[in-house]
Amino acid sequence: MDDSKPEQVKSIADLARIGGVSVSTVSRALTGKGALNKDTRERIQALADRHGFKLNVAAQNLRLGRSGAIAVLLPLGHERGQHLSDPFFMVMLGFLADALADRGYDLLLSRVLPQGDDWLDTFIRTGRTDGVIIIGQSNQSAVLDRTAAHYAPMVIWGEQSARNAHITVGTDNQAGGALAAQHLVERGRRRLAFFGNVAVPEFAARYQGFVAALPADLRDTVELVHTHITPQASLEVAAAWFAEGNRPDGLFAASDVVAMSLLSAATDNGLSVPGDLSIIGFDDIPMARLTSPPLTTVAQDIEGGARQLVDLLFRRLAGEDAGSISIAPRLVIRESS
Amino acid sequence: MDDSKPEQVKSIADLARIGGVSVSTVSRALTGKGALNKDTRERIQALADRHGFKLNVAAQNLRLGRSGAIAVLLPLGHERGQHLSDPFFMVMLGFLADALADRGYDLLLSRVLPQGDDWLDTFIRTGRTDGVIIIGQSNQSAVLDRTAAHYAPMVIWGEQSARNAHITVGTDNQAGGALAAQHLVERGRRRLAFFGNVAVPEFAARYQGFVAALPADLRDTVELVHTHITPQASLEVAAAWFAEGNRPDGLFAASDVVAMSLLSAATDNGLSVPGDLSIIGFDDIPMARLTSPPLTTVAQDIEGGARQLVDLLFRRLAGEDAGSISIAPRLVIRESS
DNA sequence: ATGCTTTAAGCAAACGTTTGCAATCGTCTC
DNA sequence: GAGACGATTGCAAACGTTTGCTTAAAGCAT
Repeated sequence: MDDSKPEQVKSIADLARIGGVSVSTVSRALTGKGALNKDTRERIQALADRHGFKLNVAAQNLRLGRSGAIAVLLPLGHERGQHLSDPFFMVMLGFLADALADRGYDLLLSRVLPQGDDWLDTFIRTGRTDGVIIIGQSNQSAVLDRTAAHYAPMVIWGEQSARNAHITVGTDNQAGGALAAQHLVERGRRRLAFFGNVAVPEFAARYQGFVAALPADLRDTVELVHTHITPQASLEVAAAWFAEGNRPDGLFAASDVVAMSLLSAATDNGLSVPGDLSIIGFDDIPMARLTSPPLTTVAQDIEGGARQLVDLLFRRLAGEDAGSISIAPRLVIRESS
Repeated sequence: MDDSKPEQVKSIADLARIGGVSVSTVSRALTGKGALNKDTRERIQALADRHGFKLNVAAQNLRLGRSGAIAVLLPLGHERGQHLSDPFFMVMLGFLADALADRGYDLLLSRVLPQGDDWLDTFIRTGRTDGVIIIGQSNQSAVLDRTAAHYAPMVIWGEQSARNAHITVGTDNQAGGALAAQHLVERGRRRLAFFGNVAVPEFAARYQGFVAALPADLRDTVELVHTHITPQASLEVAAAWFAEGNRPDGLFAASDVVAMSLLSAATDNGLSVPGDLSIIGFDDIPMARLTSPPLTTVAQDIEGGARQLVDLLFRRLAGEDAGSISIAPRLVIRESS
């Protein structure tokens, strides 16, 4: 028989010729849309299989006026030049990839170094994607607001604020900060510090929530130590800070990675955790339980967050005017406090 | 004047009409290709700017017979159902994203749960991408080989083997294992174990190189402990293993994350590192210096690897028959050994 | 003026699909 | 046996670009 089919089938037209039908028939057979005789449909499908033919998604999308992809953008406004390795991103990305794949969409990944105030509009106007998910406002809230005004299918993972026009999904960072504060206070800690970069909206909210939840007499004494959240940067900052002779008894870190740096620096300085001081992180990355002692942290529901991001995006894509979503954080007490 | 331009410009044709020229002229003006009068070119470009018009990349790519995207696939053959959070992936992904962006290509991210032996061909045939980068062979070497036979623009990050037909870029894992072995032997360690999943080609090579580089009398005593490389799984395995009473003095982990689990479990069992035992990881993820003690590890040049992957892919895309690349590992001695 | 070259811009086909409408055919009803 | 109807398939335009070819206009030398 002719089970060797040397002929290259590159398009629906080729298949139509071979099958002795029209291109419309092939299209209808392969997409399952439109009315078509069951026999012909099956015959064409079999033929396509035999030739290893798949519809060209690009052409399909062009015709359908969509792109079939959602962009996930990581704006590096702050950590510019730093390579983000934080497991948080990988976990988030993984869940987003799954959620988008479930809906038959591709995930277009892009790290962007924000340039001027036009990068987002420029990106969107190229029509590469049907929607945009942005991980973290970074220092680009103004740009996001401007775009949100005329572009609906965009959702941001980050800090929600009444001042912002853009739609967000994110942990209630203030509440998270408050959880950390309450916990440290319960543990009797009084010489407190926060490590992070408050130019980043999420971290600012964590700090603010932290301070606000402290008893009045502690509120003014809590120290704010500025650091980027990369391992290298935060380790340097922490080491230098301890070297200055600072001897806190309670530290709240903007992220688990920063908390790990603090833990490491504290140990290097002969301090015991949680004996001499408590350390609390934020995120609950999978590795948080691998430190010694395992890290107490404010957990974000990353999986739920990713699902909500995608849900919300598709609802907006469908024309619905769905709004921001806030997710409650949860304190995970391990042994670093 | 008319600096309010309410009219929506959706296509090159709209712009042509407004500018009083033909679509070809607009195309030539905006792409810079073909001969065109300098004045008209600038006039059209200015017009496009004023209307915020960008060429539709999808249509452009369709016409040019390309997709403008490269797929990065993470096959989850082994760690099925586990969520990969390993910083290694994020670092790799970041560098890949940059390298691809530099060449004007989009990065299409996809986690794939390999189904049958057709998932890769099916993916490729949809024409979504111009090339494929695969991170890790997982347990899919056969599938990769089959596809490599007829599809050139595909490169794999992973273990190189004479038995494989597919093109790889990767660390010389055997050499990496040997580095670990030599180091432990130099430290006088003799009760050794390897932690990892040798069904994964990279890890098998690390193990094999490790054993082969040991003195003859140690080669048969080294224990192989099977574990997935997720934080959770490896921590459980390590804890159980120590609980059984095992008291090694030298551990080599398939990855830094596993090494962190070992460190954690050892500490929990009252063992001191490096006093009682040495632990060596693999990867040198940014967090490796955050553990206490900081982790000795076999470093992979992830940035260089990503660059090579992309380089190689584009050379093959250009028709060149470029072959596999092996990258030398480097031992980074910190304080866990 | 004429013809030749050079430069500039337009025409129309093509990339690989989808889909509204029209055409064909067989069947059914009266 | 004719008209009507339903089911099935084909035709051709459209999605937004790029580009080979052609034409128009202008510059130049004779």
